[in-house]
Amino acid sequence: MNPAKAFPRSQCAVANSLDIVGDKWSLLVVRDLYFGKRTYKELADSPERIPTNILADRLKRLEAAGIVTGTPYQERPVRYAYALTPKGRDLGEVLRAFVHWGKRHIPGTLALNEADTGIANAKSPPASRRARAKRAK
Amino acid sequence: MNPAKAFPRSQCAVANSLDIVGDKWSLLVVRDLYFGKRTYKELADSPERIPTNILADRLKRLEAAGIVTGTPYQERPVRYAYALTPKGRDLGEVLRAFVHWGKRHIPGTLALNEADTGIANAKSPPASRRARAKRAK
DNA sequence: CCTGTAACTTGCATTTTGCAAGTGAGTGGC
DNA sequence: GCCACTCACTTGCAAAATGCAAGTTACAGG
Repeated sequence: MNPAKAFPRSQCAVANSLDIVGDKWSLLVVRDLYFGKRTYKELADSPERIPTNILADRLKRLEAAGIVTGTPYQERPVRYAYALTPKGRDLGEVLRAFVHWGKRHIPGTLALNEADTGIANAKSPPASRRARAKRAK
Repeated sequence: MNPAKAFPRSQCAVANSLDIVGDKWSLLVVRDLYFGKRTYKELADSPERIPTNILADRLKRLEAAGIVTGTPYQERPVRYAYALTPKGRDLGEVLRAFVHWGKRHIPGTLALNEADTGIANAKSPPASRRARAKRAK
């Protein structure tokens, strides 16, 4: 498993950061959470169509790295609402740098805001409407 | 080949940026060039010990992406001095964001400066001392 | 009971890494 | 002239990561 490698490649902050989020998907998950998405499905429905096994793996890794937390919003079956930790929210600076660079140098790109990520009307997790009949207990 | 994919994953600037430099090595090459390294050997000698086949591949991709240029500093055999284009230099903002985040959240990391990258005394390419006897012509 | 959804997991083929070794064109030593 | 050595890469191949499809579990609604 990648997280918590035996020893770091170097002391460089860039190299160590890349060992955590240096792949094509991790920062996209962070981006979505940064813009307010919280459930697995919302993350899976992003326009980049991240494969579900990769999404599950990245959530695990990011959680292990202290960037994301998953708190259950219901039991039976357990469902998690994912959110960024302060450490994760600080990646916003990296996100902004990429947006700035991409918009300047890659034609046809734009900053994803709430509208583009399809999160316009996602206010809170489903909460399973009135069904909290608490069958178990 | 990966560069210039058939179609982009999305219009998102972050996603498109990651398709270009979203791996564990590309940004380290950019970092080294940013700090003044220029020959293949100097890049290969960085503390992260990038495999030589990956280095050759990344230089090709970054050049294809307009981030790096290789200009020959000698012929017979042809040797290239690599440097960042303006587009590549603009990635400095991303680099700085990673350094800032890494230093704050990953214990034991620091910003690589000239001293750490082993570039202290690399002023210009070897120039093959006085051997420019120009055997060929 | 039957269909549907959310959140994953599993299998497996393809792709990308990473390590080691090899190559071509020279330079420098004696 | 021959041997050793360096730079800048290539090549081969095993190991790991990725991506796609399909399966699974636990409900909810009709």
